[in-house]
Amino acid sequence: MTRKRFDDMGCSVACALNEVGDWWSLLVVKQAMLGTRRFVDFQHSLGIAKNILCNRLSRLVDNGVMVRVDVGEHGKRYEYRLTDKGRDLFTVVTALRQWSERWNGEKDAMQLVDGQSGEPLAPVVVKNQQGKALTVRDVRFVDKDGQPWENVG
Amino acid sequence: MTRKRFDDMGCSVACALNEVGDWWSLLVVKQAMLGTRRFVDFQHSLGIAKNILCNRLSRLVDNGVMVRVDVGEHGKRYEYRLTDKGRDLFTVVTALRQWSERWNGEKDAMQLVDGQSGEPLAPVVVKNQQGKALTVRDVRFVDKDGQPWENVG
DNA sequence: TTATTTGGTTTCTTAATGCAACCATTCTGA
DNA sequence: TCAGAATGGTTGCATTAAGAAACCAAATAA
Repeated sequence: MTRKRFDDMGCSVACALNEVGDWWSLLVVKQAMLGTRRFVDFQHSLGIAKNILCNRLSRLVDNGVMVRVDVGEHGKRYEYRLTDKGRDLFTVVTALRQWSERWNGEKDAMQLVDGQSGEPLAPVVVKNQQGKALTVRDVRFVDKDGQPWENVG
Repeated sequence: MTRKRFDDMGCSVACALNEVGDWWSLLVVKQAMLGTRRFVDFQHSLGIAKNILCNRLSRLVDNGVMVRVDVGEHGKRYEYRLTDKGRDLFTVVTALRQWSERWNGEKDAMQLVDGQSGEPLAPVVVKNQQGKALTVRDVRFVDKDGQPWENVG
């Protein structure tokens, strides 16, 4: 009785969640974005159990989100680095961070700022091709033929 | 030996994942964005077990992401609707959807288009105050005093 | 040579997931 | 009116995942 698979639901969101939809994966990615690369550093900064971290890193590597690099120097043998695919999760992680700060308050001592100006980032928003901001009420869900999506049960 | 709590890690991302970081929650929210409101419709469209759905809906309601509304008409007794906080997850869900489509291909028969023009949406991007697009390499992580964030172990 | 660091694996206990059965209330059809 | 179905659950059980701690091999450092 294995966990439900999300990659065959015909849904992009489900497919994404199949790769990074568990409690730890996105946190590992976020930590990697902070510069963490080594196993022990992930372990200590996240407070994650070693076997779970092992499992998550393997799965992130399998899914092409991270790569394991052999660096044969003074006891530090491997590094886990984000791939382009992993770095591309920056949008997701940032949107999640901003959402949390908007609705739960800024519980984070850390801030994310523009590397050059040092100013806070702009809120991440969904826009149409013309650059107009859209909420979920401003969009339609359609099938390949442009017909309204039937939300079948 | 309870599950690790993510809301006291002093990290906004962790705090967000504590609310919607499990396998099902974001899918329920996504489905609600498609217009699903009733228990059975969530159940059938997602293929989720009833007890798990029950648990997730309760938790989403507890966290203020959804509300349970009593609609006393012909056997449909309750509706689960997104709150403003829930609708605000649109950015996150859309970023996740686009990420999946970029890297795993468009496995979704459903498309998300501008309600007025019918055109696909623009890619969600992180920008600075001036509107310049930023990658994770273009940002800094700093503490309250603007000092570089020390990635302590 | 003896620790120590690194990156794991193993074992064990607890929690979460999935499935099926059951259940009370409300509506529908005959 | 009365049987049946739908709705929104709850309960019980089997399987899987998570968390903590112990253990371990290879390489490094003291």
